[in-house]
Amino acid sequence: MGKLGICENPYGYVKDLIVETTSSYIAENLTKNLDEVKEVVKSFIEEPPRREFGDFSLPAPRLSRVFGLPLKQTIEGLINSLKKVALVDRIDEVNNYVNIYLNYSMLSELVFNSIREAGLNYGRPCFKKPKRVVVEYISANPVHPLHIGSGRNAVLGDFLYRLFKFVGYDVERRYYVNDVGLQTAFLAFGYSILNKPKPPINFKPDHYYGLIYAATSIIIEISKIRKKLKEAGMDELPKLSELQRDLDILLADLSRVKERIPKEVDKLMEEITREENPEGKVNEIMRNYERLDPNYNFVREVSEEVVKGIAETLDKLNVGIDVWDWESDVIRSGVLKEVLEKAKASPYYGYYKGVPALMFRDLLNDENIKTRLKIPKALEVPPLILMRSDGSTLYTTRDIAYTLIKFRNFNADEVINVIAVEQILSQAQLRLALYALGYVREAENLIHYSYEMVNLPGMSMSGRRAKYVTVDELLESMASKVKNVMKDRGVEVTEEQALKIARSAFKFMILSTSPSKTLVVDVGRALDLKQNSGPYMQYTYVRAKSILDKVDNHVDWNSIDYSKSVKEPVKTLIWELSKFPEVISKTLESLQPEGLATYLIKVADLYNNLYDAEPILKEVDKGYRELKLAVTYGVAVVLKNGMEVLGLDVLDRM
RNA sequence: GGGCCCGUAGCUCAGCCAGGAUAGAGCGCCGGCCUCCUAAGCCGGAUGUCGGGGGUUCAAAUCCCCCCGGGCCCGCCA
Repeated sequence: MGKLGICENPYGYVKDLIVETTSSYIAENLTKNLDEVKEVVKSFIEEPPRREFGDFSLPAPRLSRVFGLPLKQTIEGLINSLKKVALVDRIDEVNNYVNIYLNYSMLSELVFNSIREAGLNYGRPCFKKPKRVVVEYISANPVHPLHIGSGRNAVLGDFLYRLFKFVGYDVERRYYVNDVGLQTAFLAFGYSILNKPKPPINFKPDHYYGLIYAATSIIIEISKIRKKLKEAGMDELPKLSELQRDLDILLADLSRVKERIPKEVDKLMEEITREENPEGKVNEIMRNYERLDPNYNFVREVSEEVVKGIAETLDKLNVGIDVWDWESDVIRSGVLKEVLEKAKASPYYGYYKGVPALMFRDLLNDENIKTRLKIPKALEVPPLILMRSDGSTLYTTRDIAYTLIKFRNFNADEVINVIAVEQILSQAQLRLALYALGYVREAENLIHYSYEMVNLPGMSMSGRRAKYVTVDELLESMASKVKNVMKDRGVEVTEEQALKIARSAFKFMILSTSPSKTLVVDVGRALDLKQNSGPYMQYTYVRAKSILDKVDNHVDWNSIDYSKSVKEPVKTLIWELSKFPEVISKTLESLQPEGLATYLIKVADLYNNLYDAEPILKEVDKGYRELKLAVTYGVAVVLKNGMEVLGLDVLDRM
């Protein structure tokens, strides 16, 4: 059996071999173009639903119909051509399916030669010119701690980063700190009323200022409603009762915040109620800060404190950021000016609702542009307003400049924005705007990696109302749960290890769910580690690792008796191990984590079957023992690399 | 009103893009397994109108249309 190169994919190799062989037969018999035939066969070949039907299967009726070859002849031809392939052990036909059974002695040798050759690089593809990618993620407003919604963003973005790193791309991670805008102005307003307080000891700054932010925002809302109640006449009874209901909810929210920071809430209540127009004050802070007036630098000051807290949380999650970009710095940069100038010169420039805007109607008439910019066919995109009537810019306008900065600073081929699905429209506007201004390459290579919302059972989260479960809280509860489990088992556990298990459980919970599905996080459920497969993966790896340690990580490759590969569960395990490089390349193509997660669980399940069913180290048949050790090594490599891509901590013991 | 996404076992989810052979995991439930490589494990058992209805097809969880239910978006907010 020939050796495969270091970045080869044994599963893909075997599949191609079969496709090649059967396609040649068909092409020769029908004098058709070989490549075209291969294309078709490749899309038809499948894995049978059950192992007893073999490893690959060809649905003869479909091939027969597509190529116009009689069914009987198709079946016979396929079987005869496949007979010549050494790697094929036998072929049969059931229900017009041509089922292919591989020679596991040979397949096994092929797979383990790959794994042995590649070692810890198994699964890593080779690229002549690796891509340069920027991943912008999290970018939560610097006004409250990360809640589990931003947690989902962090985990997904971290997965993308690790995946790209694993396959050898150059990647840069960026966090866009939105310090310009209404939200930070709310916080800064409360912050200044309270005379710029420092967080009490043992209070993380993001948690503390998050409460001040929520209190300020709730109180302003309350004073607005009270004003409306006063103004409303008695003849508007339905409206009155609706306002009263809203008010009651806000008061309840406020009393929740007050439990945590009573003095601050009282003071805010007193001062804000006294204000004639508190919202005006907030707007004033926003405008002046955006104008970079140095007297308003306290906005940046308090934002930085919150960012410190967020960075600490990310550290606990083992999620990293290479560059922190401040929106106010984007304003300072010349790029925003460049964007505005280009906009004015653009044929798409116009006025919408009386203010400067980019009109997309003409662009959207071209279906081709929609396809190139990945904009859904039926999606109507309204004009993008570039400036307020006072001449200040809007978020998306600044985001055009920021996108250019990301491309330029890293000389990126591709920029990925990990942003919740709710921003799908503004992200489409962003791409259209880039295109309209002539930044075509950037427009086509800007990817909105979207994911669905995270909710709590029966309710959604809100930063403005301090209704959220923070990543810090959840991690801490999970870690203490881990410690309890370990204690029950009589095992010593360090804080650090408990955290590693906890965050891996958290990450796996998120990554095994498709990003396109709404995620409901039930904290009680998340704490039930039994229901979580993160620790299961870690545990399975530990089992394999502890066996390998006992043989000093040495597998006697030359003594392996490959003929023993036909026995289950070793057989299926080898089959699954062969797929890892294929799974990685599919993951790279789709950027979806759940397929990899499912695959790793399968490998772990099979290995646990083997582990329980038979002794490995004490196997008396030397050739079989070494085969099982090779399997153990393969499982360890696959689990380790897989967990690394998913961002789970790889532990040596637990 | 228009658009995007989701609906698969009691619960959490794979499978859908490239249609095929008895629809898969995990959790939970019931019953077993530690003088033996870490029992966060393993073995056995029960569990489904693939949201509903049409259509295309030899064949539909998968493709097309309609409907129902849930989420999100349609701002001189971000």
